Amino acid sequence: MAEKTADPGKTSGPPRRVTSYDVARHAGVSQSAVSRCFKPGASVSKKMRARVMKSARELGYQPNAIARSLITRRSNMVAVVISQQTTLYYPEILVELSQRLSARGERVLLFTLEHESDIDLMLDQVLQYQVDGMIIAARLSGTQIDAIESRAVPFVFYNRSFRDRQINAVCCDQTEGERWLVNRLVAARHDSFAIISGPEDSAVSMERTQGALERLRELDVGEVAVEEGDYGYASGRRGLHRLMDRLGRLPAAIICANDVMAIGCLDAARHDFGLQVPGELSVVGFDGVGPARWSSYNLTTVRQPVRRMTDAAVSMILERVESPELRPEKRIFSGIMVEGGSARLG
Amino acid sequence: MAEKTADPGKTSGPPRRVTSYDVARHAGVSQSAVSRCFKPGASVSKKMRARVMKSARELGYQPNAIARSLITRRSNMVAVVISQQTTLYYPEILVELSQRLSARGERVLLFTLEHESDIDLMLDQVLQYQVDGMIIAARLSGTQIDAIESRAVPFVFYNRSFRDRQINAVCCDQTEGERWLVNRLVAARHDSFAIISGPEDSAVSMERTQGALERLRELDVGEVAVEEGDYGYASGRRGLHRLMDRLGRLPAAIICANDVMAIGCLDAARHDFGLQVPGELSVVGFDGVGPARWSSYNLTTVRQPVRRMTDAAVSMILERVESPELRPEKRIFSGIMVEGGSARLG
DNA sequence: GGCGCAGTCGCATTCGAAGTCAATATGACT
DNA sequence: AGTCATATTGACTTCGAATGCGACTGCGCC
Repeated sequence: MAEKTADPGKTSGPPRRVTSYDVARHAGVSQSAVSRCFKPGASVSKKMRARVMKSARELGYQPNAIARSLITRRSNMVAVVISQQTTLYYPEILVELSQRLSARGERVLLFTLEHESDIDLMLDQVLQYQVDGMIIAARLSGTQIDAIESRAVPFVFYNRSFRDRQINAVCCDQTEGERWLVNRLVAARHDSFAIISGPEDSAVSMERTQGALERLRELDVGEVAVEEGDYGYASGRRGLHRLMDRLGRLPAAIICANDVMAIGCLDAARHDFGLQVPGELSVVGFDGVGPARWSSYNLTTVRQPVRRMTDAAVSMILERVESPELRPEKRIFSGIMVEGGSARLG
Repeated sequence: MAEKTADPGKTSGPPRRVTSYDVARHAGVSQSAVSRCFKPGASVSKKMRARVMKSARELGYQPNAIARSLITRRSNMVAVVISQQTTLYYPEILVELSQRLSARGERVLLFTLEHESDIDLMLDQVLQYQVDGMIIAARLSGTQIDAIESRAVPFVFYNRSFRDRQINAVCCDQTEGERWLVNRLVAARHDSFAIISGPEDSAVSMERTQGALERLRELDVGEVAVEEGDYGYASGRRGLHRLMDRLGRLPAAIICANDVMAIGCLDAARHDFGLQVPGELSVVGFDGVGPARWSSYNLTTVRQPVRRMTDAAVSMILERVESPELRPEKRIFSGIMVEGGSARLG
């Protein structure tokens, strides 16, 4: 198994990468020794390690993670699945996740969803790559979750909770945040409300919208108009236009299911209707994205504690990679009330 | 090699994944047959394929991409390397790249750089994972590029060009874009200029700033003050404050090295100095990010053709995966002039 | 000197799919 | 029916690193 060096027939065969055997031969030791030298806790003498490392350096050897994964059954990759929709906010999360994971020796294998229908194909792909775990920030159906569960891959949902399912999830407490907002607005004597929600099929939007509606009802605020948006800037603008058409008058406050729509709504109020915000209309959002703090907007909103949430997601997934038998767990984080200047709070 | 089913000693051994052998046994065929059924162009009879696929479905078999990669020497993963800064204000590219790559059968393995010093560690990691290629949107030193080149991994730089190096790169023509902006502004009889640049060590910022300065000089515009920023919103604001301090008067136009700083500058002008924009001051940016189109800003800027650029990056990297002998190539794209309302152009 | 022990080391096997090559099955055609 | 070309199939080897197990070393101790 050795003397077939390289067939001179091919013009350019595979580049013949440096393997642990090459290093072993060069250092005059066995392949196992080389392998052990690259494993932290292994039983290797100082002399051996020095010799092997020297050869490795001279040959430019890097252990092949693919081969390692095959035998250890551990790929050191975590799939991160995100849907297109909420693009303004998620890149931040992606970077956070990547940094936290790589600090713990795992890489991010990215899966983006263009269409809902891609989910099943994507799931197959994820499984093929033998990822250690997955962090999912996308809407999955019950059957799709079943499909994942049937494979032994730990997974954590990010900002998707399922009331009726025991599942790992890290969330921001949407309901609580909305209740805070409503409380503040009502305390400041706003007497009529409208809502610009996210897409119907977004669980997050549902929780936010329902949370606000519920509290408004508890506080005996009358009819509340709800206009559906898609989380985008344009839909926030459109939302205000539609509300004005429908209601024929201005509500005292508009609660938007996210910051970007709140910004769109605010821009429409000021530039399309010439309104003073917060003088004639209060607008609030949710998320605490960067632009919400820009002084043209200075949005009153609830900021998600992204750091703590990504931290939690990473910890949860890695704990479950180590100990698959751990029970499902939901970690719910309170948002941070940001009293900006887009709502009259006095 | 079979009767050692599972040692009852361990509480939970490895979950024993379904392999091609399992499928083969179940279908009463050989492992090779199973393998062939999952390879598009292979020579398999219809009957065989049907039988194997049925068994595969029944057992829930998915080919193991890790094992496949080991033997085919093709991981179907492309490393995307981004530095912290790039991401925050340029999030789209990551999603775009991911979607284009996955359409062509490749996944994104994400590497984010927190500190410059992480680059070498990261490079080792990238190589260990045997990625097919890398797309780099981060600043690398000459020696680091040498290091990559010495390994046989194709790579493409995104928006980093190296005047003195033959290297694969996809760029937006920063210089041309700035010259357009300057031409437009000067044609509209702006007579004094200032610049808020990006960080000193950013090649992109250098090109933009130099491009603008050069054209201004050609057009015989007098002294141009340059203030350094860091691409962030706050530094755009700070930039204007510093300029006012230094100059004691208002320039007719301020050219910012990116949109986010232009937005910061614009906010400072309006809210900190009570200025009319574009009435009393023109502000222009570069990039064409989403918020630049929001009606509070409606920025005059040069939009990078993100779609075409990511497309090009993906094509280039994949071409080079297939044919490593291809010569280095730079593809430079013209930006798109966006005549917003943040500059007086009439 | 003999014994036990811990620390190292190498042999051989393993992970799961792909591809080579030879064997067989199929079909076309005389 | 016989011949030959072609299409399928299976046995076996390969990719590169990790690891169980047995072998060997050197040391301390009786």
